[in-house]
Amino acid sequence: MSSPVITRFAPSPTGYLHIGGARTALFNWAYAQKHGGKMLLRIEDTDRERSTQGAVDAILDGLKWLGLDWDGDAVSQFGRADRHRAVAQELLKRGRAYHCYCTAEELDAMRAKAEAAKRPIRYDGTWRDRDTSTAPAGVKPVIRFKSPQEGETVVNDNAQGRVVIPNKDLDDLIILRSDGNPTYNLSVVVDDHDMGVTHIIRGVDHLTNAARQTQIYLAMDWAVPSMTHVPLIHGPDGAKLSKRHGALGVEAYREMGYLPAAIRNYLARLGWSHGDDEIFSTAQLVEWFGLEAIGKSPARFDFAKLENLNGHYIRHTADDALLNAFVQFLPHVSGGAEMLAQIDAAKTSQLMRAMAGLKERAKTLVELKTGVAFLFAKRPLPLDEKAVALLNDEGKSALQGVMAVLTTATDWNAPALEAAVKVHAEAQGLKLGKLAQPLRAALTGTASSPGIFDVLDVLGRDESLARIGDQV
RNA sequence: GCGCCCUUCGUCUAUCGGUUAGGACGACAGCCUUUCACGUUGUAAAGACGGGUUCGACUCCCGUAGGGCGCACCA
Repeated sequence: MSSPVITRFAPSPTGYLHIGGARTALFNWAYAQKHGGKMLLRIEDTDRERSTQGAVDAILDGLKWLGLDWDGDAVSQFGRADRHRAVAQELLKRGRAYHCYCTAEELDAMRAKAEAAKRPIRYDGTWRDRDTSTAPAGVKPVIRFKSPQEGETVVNDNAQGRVVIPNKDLDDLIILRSDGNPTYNLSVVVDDHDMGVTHIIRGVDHLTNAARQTQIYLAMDWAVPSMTHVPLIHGPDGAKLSKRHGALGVEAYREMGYLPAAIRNYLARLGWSHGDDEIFSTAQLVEWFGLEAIGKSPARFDFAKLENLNGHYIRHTADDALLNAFVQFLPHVSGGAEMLAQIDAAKTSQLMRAMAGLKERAKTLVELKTGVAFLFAKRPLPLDEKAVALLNDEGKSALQGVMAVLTTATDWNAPALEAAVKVHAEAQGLKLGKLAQPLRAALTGTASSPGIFDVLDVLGRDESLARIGDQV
């Protein structure tokens, strides 16, 4: 047997779990699943200033909602600081690191100077080989990694190919801050090594770090894990994903009424593909997933396509499962709690019967909520007499005819009602369909396109119908 | 500024030297439906540009342009 696959998802808790992070998690998860391995979760919280417990909770919650479960407990990177410090000392002992006494001001000046001279912005190695006995008093030193200055570092990346970075472009990064706390690049290497991570799958924004980290692995004589850097997800305009676009936390997607399965499917197709397959289950994703099929160019986030996929998943979800998802969704949307409070056994029964007709017309759970609203409308609601007066004779006739059907209807089953109305319209020679729009427009003053349910909603404002509604 | 990476329909993508460059979303048009939606049929829509290599390039190489990422005592 080959060695077990261990991947990890390592978000920093400085904000919500954004869509790019969600995809990274999905890929790590899928790869581990496919190989019968494990996906570990590590919270990169070494930046104590910016890390918050709220963000940690949001990330864990988001992953759970997406159905991307991890193995074991989430590891706090900060909690492993002692081990990181020990490795820093080991690097010092090996002559692969050194103390640097430059102050923040000096570094700023160094940077400004380099920028002004249009020279690469890098640490100039002031303390690299300097005798520490000349160290200024009262300055707490940082520990910098002694990066090779000659040659090049090769990152054999599963997605990016063989990436070669000149070592002269890798400056001596700080691995231990002056306050004694480790920095990201050191912590990542130590943790990935200690946790037995075999495959690192993360965003390309870490590609240069991969070169730096490779040098640290080498300095410690540790095996370098398999690396895969996936292209980033951009906003609709091709620019970096920002809050203006879809750089929202996954909870925002939940509030917008998207199904986890749809998001998984959509995200999988961003930067990865399996021939012409567009719609596939998560099981199929796991079966097909491979690092070699990950692309190199960035993808733009397209809400229209996500919505289309979501509509597909809503339509293809069994009524009871969909109703369940809807109920789960309710607490996360405004007005949902009130609706949820009204759902009892009787209402559940109504919802179940309406679900088949409703789900055909909803692309999101938010739209499903709109469609279902007529079942929750308080009755009786007054009919707008003024609006009715605006209807022409044909309109009034149609309204009357439909009312006749509805008042004798014994079932609120949506398709059945629709069929009944059709039968009636046919018998009366009424053009209900053609009238629906002006009917609705006249009654509500809105120009939104009507559906049979919109009409029923409108008609539901009539007292006689309200009585029927109450009996159901 | 320096380094690395990217570039096929509006968008996501297939193609791994030889195809009428395929699919999906979106758009448009038709059909179905006495509304909407679903479904369905069809149409328009792409190899950034310039050089090579080759019998033959979207595909390989070089250059140009455009774009992305990185260059913190952030991760």
